[in-house]
Amino acid sequence: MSIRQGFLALLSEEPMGGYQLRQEFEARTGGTWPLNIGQAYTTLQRLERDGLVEPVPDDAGAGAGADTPAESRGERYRLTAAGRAEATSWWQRPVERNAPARDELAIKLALAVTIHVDGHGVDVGAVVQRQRTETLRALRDYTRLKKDAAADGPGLAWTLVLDSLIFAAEAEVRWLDHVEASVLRAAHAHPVVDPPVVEPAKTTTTPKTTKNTHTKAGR
Amino acid sequence: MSIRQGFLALLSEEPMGGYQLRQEFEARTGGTWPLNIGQAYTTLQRLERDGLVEPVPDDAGAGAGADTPAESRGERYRLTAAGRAEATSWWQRPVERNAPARDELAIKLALAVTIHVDGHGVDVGAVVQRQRTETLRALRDYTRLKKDAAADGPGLAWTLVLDSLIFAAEAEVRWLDHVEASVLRAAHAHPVVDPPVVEPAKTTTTPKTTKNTHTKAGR
DNA sequence: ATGGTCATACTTACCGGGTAAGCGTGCGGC
DNA sequence: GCCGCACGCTTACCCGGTAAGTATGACCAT
Repeated sequence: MSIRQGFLALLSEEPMGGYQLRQEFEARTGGTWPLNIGQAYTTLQRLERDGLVEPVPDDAGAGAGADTPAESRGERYRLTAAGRAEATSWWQRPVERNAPARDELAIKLALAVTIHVDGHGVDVGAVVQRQRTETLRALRDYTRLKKDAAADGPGLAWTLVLDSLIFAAEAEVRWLDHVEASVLRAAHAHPVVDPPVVEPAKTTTTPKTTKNTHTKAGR
Repeated sequence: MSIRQGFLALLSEEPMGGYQLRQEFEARTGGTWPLNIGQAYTTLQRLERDGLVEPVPDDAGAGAGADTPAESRGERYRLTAAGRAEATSWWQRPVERNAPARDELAIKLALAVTIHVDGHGVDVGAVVQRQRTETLRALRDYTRLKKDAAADGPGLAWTLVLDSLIFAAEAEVRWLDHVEASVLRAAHAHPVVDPPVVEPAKTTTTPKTTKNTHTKAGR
């Protein structure tokens, strides 16, 4: 849905073809979400099918004034009245949060605290620790990109996108800490002879020993 | 991908049919993400096509012991060796954040700060304000559900899912505040005769006056 | 002048997530 | 006995998204 709305927003500025729309979309979002060219044209075709855009007649290009990009030589599209109305209404209504998108990590942790295989539970602490490592890695990447973006000055838009990713990654780390604390608290409240699955270790290293010690100390 | 992995995780506990998988999935995630029955069966069929699950022979049910749910009367599936390996590896690898999922709100704000229609920019402040209102509303909903969940005690899993939604909503509100501050800062640094689009107001109320005053004060 | 490379422009067949509507059976309650 | 609901499943479709392929034009090196 967001590519579709983004195309309508970009076309409210000026008529464009599929290739240009893809370029503008990626330029203004800092390439965070690469847009496959096949999807750009499919989305454009669906917008045309739904009556939100129409091809610009060829002779209209000549009369459109000097600001028409002359270097664009493919088929160009412009908004219809319905398309313009839809583009305007996008700014005016919030992105709804009634049905949050499925989140693989939330599903994973929700299942991890309930799944038992052969009488053993999943080692939730290990799952949380590995995820925290990955999320902190991503956070460092975003922070570094943010510094580079500020230095290069490619624009406010991309730094805002990076900020969104940073805020989300920080929230995820906090949530993982919270999950870990909640699971420990629940284990204290309901001590069960329920040792975590002994996961097949790649190497017989200290982590395994540490894990066992940690589990015992938690009792 | 997450439904698929979730089914593998559930089947690592015991064989189940499509209807049961759907029920267990929803029960353990608190119904946050309703699972369409058509998707449950399609996902199950794809798992079978990919050799990760196989039907349980009928006679195997009789010999499976007393813990086999006798009340399930449809086709049941169990993990193959490949399926069990895949289920195990899900716990062991983090959910990667290299290619973050497209986020309509981040796209929207990135476009809002760059789009100009007929020489006017988008009223980013208004977009942020409306979105903040919706996100705070969702946050209140999640917080209320959290209180109810704690009272009923349906389980740790659902409270963890609610916590995830709460942490994410709080991060989104902070990001929106940050966007608003960044846009104001940028406007001060590069004052441009670029008034926001006068959006068609539904009512001639104080907000409009406030907005005009605010914009003037910002110059 | 020619050839190679890259940007521009577009198509196509497909995959996976997801849905609504429909159908059949069995069981419990009235 | 009948109705409604739970259980069980199918089907046709929509939408987001992709990789691979094709064609043309411009530019640069030879």
